[in-house]
Amino acid sequence: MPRQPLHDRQRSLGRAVDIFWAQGFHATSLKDLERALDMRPGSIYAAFGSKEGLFNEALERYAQQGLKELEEQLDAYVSPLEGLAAYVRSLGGLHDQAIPSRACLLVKSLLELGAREPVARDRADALLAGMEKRFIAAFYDAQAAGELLPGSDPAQLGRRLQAEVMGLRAYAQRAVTSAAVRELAGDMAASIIDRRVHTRFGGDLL
Amino acid sequence: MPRQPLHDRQRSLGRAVDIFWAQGFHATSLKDLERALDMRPGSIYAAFGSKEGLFNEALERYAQQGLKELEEQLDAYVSPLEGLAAYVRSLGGLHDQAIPSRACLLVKSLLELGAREPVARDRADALLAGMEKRFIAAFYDAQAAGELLPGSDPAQLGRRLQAEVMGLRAYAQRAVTSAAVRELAGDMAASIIDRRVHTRFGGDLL
DNA sequence: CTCGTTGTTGAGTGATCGTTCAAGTTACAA
DNA sequence: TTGTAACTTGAACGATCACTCAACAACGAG
Repeated sequence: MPRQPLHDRQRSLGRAVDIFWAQGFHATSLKDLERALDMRPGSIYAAFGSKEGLFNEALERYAQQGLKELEEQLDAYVSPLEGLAAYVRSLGGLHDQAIPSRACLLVKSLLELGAREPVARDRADALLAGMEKRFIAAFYDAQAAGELLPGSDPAQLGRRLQAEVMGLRAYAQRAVTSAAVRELAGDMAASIIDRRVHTRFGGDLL
Repeated sequence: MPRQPLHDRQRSLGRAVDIFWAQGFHATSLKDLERALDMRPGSIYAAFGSKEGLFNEALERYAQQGLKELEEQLDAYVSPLEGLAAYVRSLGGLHDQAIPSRACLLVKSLLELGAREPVARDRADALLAGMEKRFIAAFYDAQAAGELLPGSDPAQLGRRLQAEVMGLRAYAQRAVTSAAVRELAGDMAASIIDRRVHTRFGGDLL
């Protein structure tokens, strides 16, 4: 091993996520990336192959973190429905958070990329599918725990939830008040809780 | 008047909408536009000022048509809630329609554009606000007609509906089956009807 | 130390970007 | 017929695009 890289790969990827998330794929130039990663073009290409290669890895990292946040919310509640509702409510604070963009990078990419970047586009699609799958699994968990209203279809609910989250985060990108976003998230969270059976013991136990 | 333009402005704008809608602002080059509009650069700049100027007018035209489609659905029903539900259901057919993109151009633009194109970005935002306003007005109409459940807030419902439509159309951009999109739209439409009071006369009268 | 491997550099590549403009064309007014 | 205003043309502009590569630097092995 003759030499170690000066730049930490994960650190670079984190910065790449930030700038791609803020500006999108096409509006982010290699000069932007050189600045953000503090790397010269040769190093970037040696490390990631191409702009799209770097973007692909950034997408992956972003999705992994997003899934982790969902998992943490679900872990904080015994009730899957409560966990999902808490996750949606946490998105209501998007407007106040200091993040590159309030919209989801996966959705931004899904809408921005086309036939010229098929790999990244398909990957964004697949990562969104992974999110939906996790939503559906949580609804199945709720069903198994007997807290889901009879006649509810976990796949249907998961799909709906993903569409709502996509909509919520796109809405949060608008020039609206943070209160509006918080209330919207609250509405969506309430819809999840509405799918809950009314037991005589309540059910909000932790 | 010494000469009339060879190209019809509305026809050109329609083609501009199609290509911007399909590819987004940044991924659409002036060469693409020259081809799509069958115009040389000089003519495009004489007619629209700049690429962004053309995009702004295309946005305007797109939003006007979108509002018209909503208006037509609302006009087709005496019940505003039925009209809104029919509009959402009609979006369920997005996946099968031959359109440049299943996602809304306004949302695509809202997510893609940044500080470098403030005019177009703000305009997309304002046009989305106009859509939300129309949703809210329809819910107020429903309330005035006495068909809205007591305790319902038209502004809240309109905001939620806009977020759901944004989400539905973004979801439709994914590589999912047309049946999934149709069912999702059906779910959302059903949620609107769920806000309806249960009168002893039904209420689906036309 | 020397050697070999790997990471870094930054000037430079051709291509394409949005845009301009002088010249040419067209159609109506006088 | 002539004049003129409106419209079109397409070559060319400087800027920027993603990307390359020969030269160099830094480290560990022998």
